[in-house]
Amino acid sequence: MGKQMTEMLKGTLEGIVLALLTGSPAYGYEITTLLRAQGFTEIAEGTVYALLVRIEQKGLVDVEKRPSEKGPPRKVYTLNALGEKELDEFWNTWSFLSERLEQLRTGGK
Amino acid sequence: MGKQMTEMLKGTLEGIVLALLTGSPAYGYEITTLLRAQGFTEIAEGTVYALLVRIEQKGLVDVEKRPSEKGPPRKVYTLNALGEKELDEFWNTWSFLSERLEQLRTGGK
DNA sequence: ACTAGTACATAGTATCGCTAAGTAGCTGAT
DNA sequence: ATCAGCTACTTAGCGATACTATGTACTAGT
Repeated sequence: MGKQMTEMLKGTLEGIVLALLTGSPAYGYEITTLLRAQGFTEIAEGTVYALLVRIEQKGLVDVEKRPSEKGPPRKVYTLNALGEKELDEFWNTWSFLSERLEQLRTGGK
Repeated sequence: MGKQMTEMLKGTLEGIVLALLTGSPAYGYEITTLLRAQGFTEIAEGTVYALLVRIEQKGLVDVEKRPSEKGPPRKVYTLNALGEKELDEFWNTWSFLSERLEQLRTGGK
């Protein structure tokens, strides 16, 4: 992963994962796969699991353990009300930053 | 500053400052003022100065000390060739991330 | 003298993503 | 029966970055 991307993901990766979780619960390995499929090819597994631990501890998701046919049991994460609120705030923060940057890019000092 | 914004600025603030520097050199205090005028109202002075030290050490800017009528001498930063290259890469990284997030926001899993 | 505005510097802290290594369950090939 | 390979999760230690807090120093106005 480029160093720039690594730094830029700080703060946004959590939002990305929360966004992935809206509508459909998912488990860690699945989320990692999803991220890679969306172009974040170099996301480290450990990064995702650590993030999931964090958002669980912050109470943004509900967790349920379910058996897998193909390996160890999965931890399925579901976005809860607090998580949705956090995601809303994330989009607000993102929008603000995004607009400022777009303005900068198009020469609007 | 919201905690989300703080994290999200990691990686982007450097790009923002480099972008501010394109076309017109500026000094630290001025850059802080500019940032605040653009909505980053809670950017800490120390953050900007530390960042400037960093981009100088990375060789992305040229520095010139100029006397000020109103206080201590200013350190004026000018974007150089390496800095422009870094800025280009920043925009690439940003574009990628921005597109992915826009896709996520509009429901495109 | 004192305050306020201008201008820069830096030590210490918290957060977050990455690296690296490990544990564990299941399947298919040798 | 064993071993490789995929599935699935965990965690200690590291590096980079923004923030907090504080300090220094120059000038102008009261």
